[in-house]
Amino acid sequence: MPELPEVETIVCELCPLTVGRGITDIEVLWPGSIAGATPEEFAARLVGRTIDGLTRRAKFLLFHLTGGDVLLVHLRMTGRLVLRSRGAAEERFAKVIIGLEGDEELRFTDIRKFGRLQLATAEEVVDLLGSLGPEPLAEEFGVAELKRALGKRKAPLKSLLLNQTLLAGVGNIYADEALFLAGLNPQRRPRSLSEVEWQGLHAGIRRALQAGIEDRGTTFSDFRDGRGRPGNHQDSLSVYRRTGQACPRCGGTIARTVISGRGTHFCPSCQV
DNA sequence: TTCGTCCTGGTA
DNA sequence: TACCAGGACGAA
Repeated sequence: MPELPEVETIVCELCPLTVGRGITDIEVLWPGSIAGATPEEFAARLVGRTIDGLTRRAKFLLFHLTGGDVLLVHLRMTGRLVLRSRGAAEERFAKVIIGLEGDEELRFTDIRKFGRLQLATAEEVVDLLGSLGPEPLAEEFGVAELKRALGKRKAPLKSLLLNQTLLAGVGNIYADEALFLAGLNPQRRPRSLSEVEWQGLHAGIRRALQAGIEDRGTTFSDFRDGRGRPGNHQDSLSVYRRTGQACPRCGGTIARTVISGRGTHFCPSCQV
């Protein structure tokens, strides 16, 4: 499932490959993947535009187009955005094909059909992304900003880390890994944290995300980068999907529970 | 704040 | 053959 590190990996990969190129044609194979417009409107507004820039906000990819419009892409669970040459064998589960100048195309594929593409004006983007919390890897995101985001909430830390309106980009994998690095039990509540624990949580979130980016993302089955390659971080995870295995820090046994309906992995011995 | 919903391939 | 995985959103 693409979270901040996976989306960042795709953006870094696709940026030099797509920026400056014009969109020549659009093929919508599954209209449900397009939000806020019919496939015809979507295609009509995109064809002829040039990609001026590609950035990330939370788990969104933002293709900035000539004229100011933005193509927002959210991969949700199983979405992929891969650059292929036009002649390459067609992907199974392809939903939208964005043809580019120069005999290549961006293929959006999505097994579970949760992912969405949406074309928005600059004003609409502000509205669509306005409720997102701060970027945890931003330079200005310090311990004080983390406390401001989560401090007054009463829910378990695990639930809060997944809430995109509080903190942008963390999903189930990196929430579990961040709490492990911080040595905090996922059920802990913000008001119980000491100053040292806040610092540990801040560092844990950033280290977990940074490690994921350095390994070009986590692939269990679905994630692929902008060229269709899997990531490497699944081999370096400490707790996520390691139920029953030994804790890399204390040797205890990794446990699994459910918090807010999400599988949650942690070491009961050293995450207190 | 929690839960159901959307989805379907993979697994028990 | 039934169930599980979970990001985000709307409803309760």
